[in-house]
Amino acid sequence: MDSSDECVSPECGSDIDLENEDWGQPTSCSYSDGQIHIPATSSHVFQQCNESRCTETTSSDRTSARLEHPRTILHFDIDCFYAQVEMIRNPELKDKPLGIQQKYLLVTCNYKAREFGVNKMMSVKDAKEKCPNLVLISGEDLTHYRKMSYQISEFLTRYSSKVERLGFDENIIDITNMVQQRIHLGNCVLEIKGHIYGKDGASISKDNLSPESCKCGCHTRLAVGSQIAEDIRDALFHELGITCCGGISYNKLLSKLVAGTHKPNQQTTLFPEQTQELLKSLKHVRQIPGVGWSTCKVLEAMSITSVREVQSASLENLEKELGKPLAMTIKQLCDGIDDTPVHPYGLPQTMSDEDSFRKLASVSEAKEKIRELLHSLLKRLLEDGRVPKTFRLTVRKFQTGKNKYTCRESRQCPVFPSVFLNFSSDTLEQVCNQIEKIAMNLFTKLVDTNQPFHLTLINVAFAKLEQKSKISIANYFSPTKQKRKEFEENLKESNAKRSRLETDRDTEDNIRILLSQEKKPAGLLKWLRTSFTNEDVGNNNTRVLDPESDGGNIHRNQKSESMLLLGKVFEGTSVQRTEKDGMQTDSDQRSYKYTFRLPKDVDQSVFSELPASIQQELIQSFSTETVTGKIKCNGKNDILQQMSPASEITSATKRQTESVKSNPSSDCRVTDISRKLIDSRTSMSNKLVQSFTEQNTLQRYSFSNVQETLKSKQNTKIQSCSVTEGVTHTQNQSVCNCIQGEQQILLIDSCTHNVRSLHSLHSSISTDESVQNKWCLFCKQYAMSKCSEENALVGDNKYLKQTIDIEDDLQIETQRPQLPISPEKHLEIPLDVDKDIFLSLPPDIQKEIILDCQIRSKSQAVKTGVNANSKHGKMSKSIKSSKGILSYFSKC
DNA sequence: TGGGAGGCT
DNA sequence: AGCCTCC
Repeated sequence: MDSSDECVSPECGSDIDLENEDWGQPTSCSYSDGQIHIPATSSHVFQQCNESRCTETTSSDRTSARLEHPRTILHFDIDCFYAQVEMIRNPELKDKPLGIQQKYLLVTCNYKAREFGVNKMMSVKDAKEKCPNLVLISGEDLTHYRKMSYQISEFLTRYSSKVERLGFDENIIDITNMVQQRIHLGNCVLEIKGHIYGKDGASISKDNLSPESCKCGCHTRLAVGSQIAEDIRDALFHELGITCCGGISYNKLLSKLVAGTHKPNQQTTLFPEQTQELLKSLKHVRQIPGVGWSTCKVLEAMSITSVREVQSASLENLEKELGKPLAMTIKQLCDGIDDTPVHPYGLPQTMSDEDSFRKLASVSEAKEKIRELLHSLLKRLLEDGRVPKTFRLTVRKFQTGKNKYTCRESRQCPVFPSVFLNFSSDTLEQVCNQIEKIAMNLFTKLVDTNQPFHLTLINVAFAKLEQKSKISIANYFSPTKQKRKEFEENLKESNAKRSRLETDRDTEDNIRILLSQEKKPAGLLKWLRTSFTNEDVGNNNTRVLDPESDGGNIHRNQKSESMLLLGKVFEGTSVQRTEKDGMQTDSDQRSYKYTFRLPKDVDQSVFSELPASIQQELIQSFSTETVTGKIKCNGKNDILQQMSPASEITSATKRQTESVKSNPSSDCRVTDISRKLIDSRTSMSNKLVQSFTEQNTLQRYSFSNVQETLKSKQNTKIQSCSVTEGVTHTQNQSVCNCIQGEQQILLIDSCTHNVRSLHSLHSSISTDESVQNKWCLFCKQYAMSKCSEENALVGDNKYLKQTIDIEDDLQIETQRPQLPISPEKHLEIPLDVDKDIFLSLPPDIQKEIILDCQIRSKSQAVKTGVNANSKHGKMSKSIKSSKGILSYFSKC
């Protein structure tokens, strides 16, 4: 739709390596007035620079050999943003003085109001005094502003992929590529659109360039930049009805500074020759973005207030007071140097909602307020489509002394993924209830509720927002048949998409291209979502579970292939790029640090393609099987990382890798490394085991179970073990890493995992709290039943087994592979298990339970003494042989 | 003086 | 978790 679209293409501007540019300080030179007309010569000027730059690696005459100002950066500042949005929503307000109010503060106002002397950040009282007819609109709800803000940013991405947001009303865009292409095409009329800083009303001409003028070609580029800026502002107004100010220069700092020199709805170009003039025109250092309140105070103490004073101050002195990094950046900024790239914006990383008030002094008030905030935040979250991994509560306590800055305190905690399973507008209330409990928990950590308190602000926030993995194992466990079907389809789809994206060198640009091809994207957020979650795969032939026929499709490039095939060397990084696409947000640090052997019937290539979270869940379900293979390492919360000090496991793995390389069929030998691991971890494990509390009985069982399992194996000796606690006792994961002979075995107990998977179902089973509670209890018992037999003790509760009849109609009617069990009528399940709940379970779950019970009753109970730390005398082992979901990843 | 958001430590 | 910064 726009001729500029072509500039988004990757080839555009590929011959300039901007990242490696050495940005020199602008030379001070004068500028001559005159007319500009450079169509024929412009490319000459440009190419001259380009050639010299390419051919000379090191030159003594750097100023002429290098592109000093290679970039063209635009800064757009929306005029009185909130007011504009309100005037668009209600055009009647257009010719009235309008103010946007947040509490008793006027955060912004339209230009009509400014005629009366009303201004931003003025108290409502003062504003009303200056303009009694001022129309006030509450701007506390940012929904509309946020929406428009993203529409604007998204609009700008048509011109370049490099769009950075600075708050709701400012955007920086790097149009270097587009400028370069226009110059290459040579068909541009070179004139400056809008103002020229310091040379207003004048025009430029190449012929008039004084000898001191910058010769890097930036004049041409900035001239083209000004035209593009004008085009953009024009289009922005016609499409969205938004007016803004534009700044055109060669770095972010300068573009921003110059954008504000002509307001409103105007644009200004800054050439390097005028940079110093602009800098010196600033009254205060504070006007340099990056110099905030506190650095300003420090500078004031050094009796530095102006930009000029920073310029003449010695770097040494600044470093003494500000520290080296800050001093350097401040110094550079004050010299007009800013080499920071334009950071393309993405989906918001956090989502928060807050409210301030004069006084909040009771728990009930707080609860009510938190609930209110939560409710609106959850609505936003629902729209966003992602799911948070952490929740944060922030409060501002009343400060007796007139404390200038807002003294906030916050507490945060992880959020159970199950909370957001089946999160929809229908379940919003339930989710709200759950988060509210978490919030109140945090609240008591922040505020001593036994003492009188006085809060002036509450903020609720979700962070670590991650894409809902549609191939989450949780969906597999979903009670509805449809959901399970979706699970399979999404898995297939995900793999198909991945294989397609793998071929794209620059996924990000690819996204932008797709975006620019969209007719009129309703919203970037929406677009990103729909394009990656609902996009029609349109290829029914893709058989992701059949590597024989489709392996080539999945792994297009060699490097990737070598990563994925069993027995080859695991280099560890090639999959990174393919996961940048946003589907894979649950793996932040992707590298393959650990090796395992997967069960023989599991296809490594399919396994490798799974998201880290799924891999982890699967690894857990492999249970007692010895596995080698690759698991995505997810950072702190990674199960494997919890196992042992990272450095050691990494070095161990490296050695193993070598071993695998030289002899792919051999087992990993870790003789010498074993020692290290043992030494470093025995003491820790003892401590951890001892630290088990009554609450963690469940984990004790599971831990013991692992031990039992191992002990039952010949020549097995448990050398070390570590257990890591999660937030709640159901979230704990026990990991046991032990040495058997010379082979390293990884055992991850599956009991707690079972609790988790099942537990996450509770909200989908019933909204009735009592049923949910029953369910939770059942989950625990189920887990129990997995690790012990006979009369199990959990805390003070004694669990017995019970026999029930299984109805015929519970037999699974599904086309998916059947679990290897023979139907039996009589099964043992824990006595207290509610039969109704059992019957309400999805068939798959039931089957697993049935299977488990069968195995248990068939297996010989091996009674042994348990861990000395356990006060429960009798334990027996139960080997989990059910693979459940595993069977879907089977080769055969 | 608001209601966000992000980065660094 | 706090601090600083930006709007």
